[in-house]
Amino acid sequence: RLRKWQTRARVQTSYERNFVQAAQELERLKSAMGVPRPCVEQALEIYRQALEKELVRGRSVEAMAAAALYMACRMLKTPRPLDELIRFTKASRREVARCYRLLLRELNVRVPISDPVLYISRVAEQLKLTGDVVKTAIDIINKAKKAGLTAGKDPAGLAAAAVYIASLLHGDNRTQKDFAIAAGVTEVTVRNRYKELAKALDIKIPIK
Amino acid sequence: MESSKRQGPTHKIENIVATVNLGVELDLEQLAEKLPVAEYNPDQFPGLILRLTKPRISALIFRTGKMVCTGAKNENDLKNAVHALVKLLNDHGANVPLNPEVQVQNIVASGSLNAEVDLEQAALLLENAMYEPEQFPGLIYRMTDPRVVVLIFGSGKIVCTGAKSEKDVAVAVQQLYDKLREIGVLYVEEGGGEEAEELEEEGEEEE
DNA sequence: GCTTTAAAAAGTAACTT
DNA sequence: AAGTTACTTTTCAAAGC
Repeated sequence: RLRKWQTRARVQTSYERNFVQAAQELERLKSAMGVPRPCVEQALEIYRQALEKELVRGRSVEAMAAAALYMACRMLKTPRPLDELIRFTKASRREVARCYRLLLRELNVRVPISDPVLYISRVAEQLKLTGDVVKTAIDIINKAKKAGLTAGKDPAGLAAAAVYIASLLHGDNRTQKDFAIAAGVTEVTVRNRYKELAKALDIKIPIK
Repeated sequence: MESSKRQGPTHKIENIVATVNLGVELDLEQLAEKLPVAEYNPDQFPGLILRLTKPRISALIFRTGKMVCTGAKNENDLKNAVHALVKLLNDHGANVPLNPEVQVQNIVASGSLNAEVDLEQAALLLENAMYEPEQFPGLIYRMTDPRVVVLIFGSGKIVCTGAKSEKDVAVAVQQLYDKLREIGVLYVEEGGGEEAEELEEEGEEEE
């Protein structure tokens, strides 16, 4: 009877124990980062698939859990920048990025391409901007896409610049630094994208 | 009314990585002492590093007599560099054959499709493509025919890596160009005069 | 898996002036 | 704000940890 229990325990440890560790880690990340529950649930599902396909072998639970959460947030249209996630994990951005690519390739999942529009609401929320500003910012991003100005650019930087321009157009007075911090990019990036968008889309900024 | 002066793709070899088997064991400690320009920190890396200046080519020389040469932009410079390295080694106590076996292991080339690329659309339509602008501005495309990896940028500039011969590069670049044209993600500047909507007043911004 | 070499692309970042 | 330098991605071999 004892041997039977040990065998069952051993079978469970290879899968269950790792899964429980991942669940605890994801729970910790959720509390620390304020990630919506659905994202954690989706991340758990991704992690479960990764375990079934033995993708966790030789990799840290933390790195794989972070990669699963990053992927889950993107799949549920509430993306969090990888560099933000990295601040809450012990795993290096190199390994989390590697795990993410592994999940991308090995699981037949479709992760939507990063969309600057999805970062607009996050920035607007943090800075408590109005719906009108958000609407204008989305408008700017859509025009930028049609004009081919978004290829290769960090979606967070594009969103920050679009919201910055929208704010100026609506009379709000927030500094570029405020938008940069809210989007997790530098002021230089906001300024570069802002100049580029304003010039290419011929947007005239009113003097306050 | 359409002038077909599409240039098509162009490319240039930027770096060739090759291995050389000198077939003789080498005393790296002794070589390092006689060659002050050499870098040798066995605790950090087992190879001795030598940098040639004429064409800027670097060599990693190992105890086993095997060597890795990087930095050459064409096979001729590579051959000359190998000869120069052999002479240099022989002038400092080693005794290696004059014409060692050289194998090209990797060729990196940069180039241009001479057309802008809709990376987002390309990522959706290409099979082995990965496009993550949050992490890297280029689309990573893994080609299986010539087994190479191509980094494709919105500007149409590309980087082809992993090729074993200059011909592989040429074939890969042309194939990539044909495929991208086929799926309709290449755009020439003029295209259709797109508009840039007006949004507000005019003025200057200053802080 | 890491270490070291080289090289390009375009974007972002971190310092200095 | 401009300049520099430097890091992100990809590829590859070598010998050893």
